[in-house]
Amino acid sequence: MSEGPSQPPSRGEDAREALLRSAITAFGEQGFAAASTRAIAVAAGANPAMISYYFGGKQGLYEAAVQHIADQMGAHMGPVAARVQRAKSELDQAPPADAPARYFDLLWSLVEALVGILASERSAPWARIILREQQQPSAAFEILYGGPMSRLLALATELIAAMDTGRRSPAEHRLTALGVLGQVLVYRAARAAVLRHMEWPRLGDPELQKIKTALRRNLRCMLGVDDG
Amino acid sequence: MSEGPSQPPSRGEDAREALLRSAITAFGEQGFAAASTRAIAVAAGANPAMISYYFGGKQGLYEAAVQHIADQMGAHMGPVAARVQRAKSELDQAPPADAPARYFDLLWSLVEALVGILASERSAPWARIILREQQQPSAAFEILYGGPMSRLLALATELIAAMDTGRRSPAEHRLTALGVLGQVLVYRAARAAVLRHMEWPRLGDPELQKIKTALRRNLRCMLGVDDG
DNA sequence: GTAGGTTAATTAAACGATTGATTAGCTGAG
DNA sequence: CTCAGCTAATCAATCGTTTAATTAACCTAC
Repeated sequence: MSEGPSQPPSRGEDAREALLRSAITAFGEQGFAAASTRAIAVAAGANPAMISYYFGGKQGLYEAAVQHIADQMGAHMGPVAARVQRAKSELDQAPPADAPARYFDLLWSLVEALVGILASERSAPWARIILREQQQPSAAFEILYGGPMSRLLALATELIAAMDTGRRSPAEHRLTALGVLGQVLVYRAARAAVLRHMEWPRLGDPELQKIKTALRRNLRCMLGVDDG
Repeated sequence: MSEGPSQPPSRGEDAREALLRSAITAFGEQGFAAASTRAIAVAAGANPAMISYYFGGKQGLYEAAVQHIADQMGAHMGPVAARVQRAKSELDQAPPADAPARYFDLLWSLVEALVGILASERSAPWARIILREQQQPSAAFEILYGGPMSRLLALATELIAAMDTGRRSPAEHRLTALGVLGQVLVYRAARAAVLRHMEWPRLGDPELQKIKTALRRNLRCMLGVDDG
């Protein structure tokens, strides 16, 4: 992907990471075009030429930043997804009487983790890059979608299908999963309108709790699970 | 707002509008920084100097474009919102037995209009600008939110409150409205992921119908309205 | 152990291209 | 003639990138 040295002998690794970090911030805050390589290099305490040296240019730096985001997203959601996946397999093999409610709890674990990430201000730079890629996918979009994103959507869809009583089609299950995603995504994609409409100064912990409560209630009846 | 002539005597009005139109496209596709004034002028068949002449510069052109979007959005949603508002007032004064279902139908009119706009490719340039403003609000955000956006959210919240049986708080009603918005917004904000996950080549009319069906079902149980 | 050489890491300086904006001058209708 | 509408040319600034030169680390030879 990047044209830099394949295995840097740990010498310039810190400079590389510093560039990557300030690149994510800059690209997230200002977008690809508006972010200047000079400003990124200065923020990283490096020389502008290091960008070409390590990443082969601005484009390479951007793709490396997207890859880094995908990795971090996988690191955050991976353990939760793996645990849910495992629990679902067990439920599939020996479904208890309250199977739908159990499936719902698993889905809720996923949603809770996701909304926690999306609501936190720490994920703002990621989220902006991801949303921008959604609207005009570049070559970097495959890095994002092919990674944890498609896995998450697929897992949520499977859970929704599992707790369905069997009347709805697979396409409807996928649409339901997108509806769930939308209710989570709105708190990042339309954050400014959310804060204004709720008359919240910011989106902190108490606000997140209220969001989670409302979200869980919405999902429960959307999925036809009477009791959680 | 813009520094141009306040009342152009209808002579250069067509050039002004051509600039505005290509500006919306360019800003939507590439963002504020990436869109070049030269490219916008060329696309409009005008001279780059006309941007400073009419709008006082790139910033002024952008704000004028946002204002234009807010106006168009108001023109599209305004009639529907007004009709819903009127019907709601009548329901408020003499609530029939099936009042909740009637309120729901009104909310559905709003949602259906909104998803129709957001899904259509014609609204893509608007939507990108709006979403960008949501994530990093500039001075232009007030133009957008102060316009039809806040009115739409407020109206939806009132409808949700009206069809609620009375147990939930106003804050919960607002959160529910945001949940509804999220389920609509996802088809624009995460369009690339939507297409991939649904395995749709594009988002046309048949796809929109399926979305509406699923959406209406989700809303109905979210709002506790058994029958539509 | 240390001198010398090899190579990766980093720097300063400059490149051409493009940016937003400004200028002065031209056009044509009233 | 007058003046708003419009054009061509040019401005300084900044962009991403490249170049050549310098520094720092490591490895080998003695």
